[in-house]
Amino acid sequence: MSKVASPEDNLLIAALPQEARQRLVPNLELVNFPLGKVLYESGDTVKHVYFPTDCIVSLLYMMSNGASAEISVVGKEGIVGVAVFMGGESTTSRAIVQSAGTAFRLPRQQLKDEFNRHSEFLNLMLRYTQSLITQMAQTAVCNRHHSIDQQLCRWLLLSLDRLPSDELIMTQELIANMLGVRREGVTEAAGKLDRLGVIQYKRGHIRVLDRVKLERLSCECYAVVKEECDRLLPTPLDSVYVG
Amino acid sequence: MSKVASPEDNLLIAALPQEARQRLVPNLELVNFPLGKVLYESGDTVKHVYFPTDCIVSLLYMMSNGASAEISVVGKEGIVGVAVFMGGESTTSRAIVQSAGTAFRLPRQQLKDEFNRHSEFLNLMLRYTQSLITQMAQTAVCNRHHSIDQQLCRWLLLSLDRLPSDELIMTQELIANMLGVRREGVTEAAGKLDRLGVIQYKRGHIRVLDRVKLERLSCECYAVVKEECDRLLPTPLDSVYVG
DNA sequence: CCCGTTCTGTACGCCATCGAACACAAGAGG
DNA sequence: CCTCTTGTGTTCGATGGCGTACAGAACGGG
Repeated sequence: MSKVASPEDNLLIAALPQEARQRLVPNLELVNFPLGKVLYESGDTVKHVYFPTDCIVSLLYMMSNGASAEISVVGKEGIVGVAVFMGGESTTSRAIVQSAGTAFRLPRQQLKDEFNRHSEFLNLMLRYTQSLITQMAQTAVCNRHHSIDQQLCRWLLLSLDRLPSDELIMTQELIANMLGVRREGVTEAAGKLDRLGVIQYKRGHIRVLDRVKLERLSCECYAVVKEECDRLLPTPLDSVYVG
Repeated sequence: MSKVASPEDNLLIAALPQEARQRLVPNLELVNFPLGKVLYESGDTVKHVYFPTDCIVSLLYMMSNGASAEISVVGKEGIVGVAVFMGGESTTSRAIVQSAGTAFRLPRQQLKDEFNRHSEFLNLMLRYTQSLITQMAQTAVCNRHHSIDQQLCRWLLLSLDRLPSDELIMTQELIANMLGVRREGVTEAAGKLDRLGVIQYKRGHIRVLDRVKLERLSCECYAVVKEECDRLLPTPLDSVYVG
């Protein structure tokens, strides 16, 4: 800790082949982060990527009501700002220093230059992957903070967007597996939606009758994922069945 | 639904530039999936990637006690099997058909051929990203199924692996933010660990005294993430401070 | 048409976590 | 040394979701 930080203290940089590392190192800038420093906010364009050497950065998801959950943590083994090479440029999480220390910083463009050889196919795949990552992060948050009722709404909407009709063929048992809750919890939540006229449940068949109401009953997590998918992917998920 | 599926029904394929699509399409095989079909198990090497057209595939995380949680869902907007081009070849989740239908399948090698131009740097970044994705998935699962006590252990271990010492500078308030729980919950969990002699808590300073015991008290989530990081990344996170 | 299987609805006690409120202790700064 | 701020410990009632148990309904095959 007392010696001066070297780029190779970051395990990713240390693992680069000589030649790539030599191209990169001259562009790295040593930076010192205090506890609580925000590297970027949710939605910010990532201007630099950071290779921590002896600090820890949390990827925190902030909900609109102020509640939060850590999605992931990055230290000397990693890099902060994967959105740059995933292609999305920004993420839905905040990066905040959880343990003060140093990192090396690299301007976004210089990282992208290193990736010039991408085929368009690869770019597309990476962008899709980022949308998937968003979905995972949101799932983690949703698991922590939202009720079964809200999660069921979110889940129905996500599934609906990915299907060509307004009917799902799905037992409550299976939905419970997906959400990681008891089947009885799903029965109760689905019963409420049925009574509200939002869905119609018939032994393994769910028909969505009022999509707008479903969206109102859902937690914010659906909208976040939807918007991020629309932003990242070339073809928006059609939301045809709007009641 | 009644017409024959075309590769372009998948939005990613539809979004490819003409030239890339033409290279790809002849290698695509139309497959039909019943409900419940398992495309791959956790840990399997992914042999094909799948582009759904009118089915939905869930990425399910299965815990050792049989409990499960859906990490993500893939439909016509996506691709199943990102591990192939992320570089990890396998993932810690199971892919299971949640809504029967068709997809196009592409052998792994043919996808990788398309990516031949990768620099080694890119490959490294992608592999790291996969480890990050694992961490997210595990966080989602952990949020759903594990107690605050277990999660605190997991969190301490993850942080420890990413720092050069056995001491964390971190208030209970901040930990609570990270875990998405109340501060009081952290106080109680930390108090237990302190009484067990596993950690020593002193107003914003946590020293880990017995790492082995900490690992025993943690849920499985720590080990999963640790192993996946070690597998995917060139330099293993050192676990020097073992009591 | 009947019977077994699968799916859904409901009820009850239990417990982890929450929300709120408050007391106290350890440092930091003047 | 005193005071203010920040961090920690504890309590108490409320509650969402869990585990368990069981009954009825819908379907499907013989």
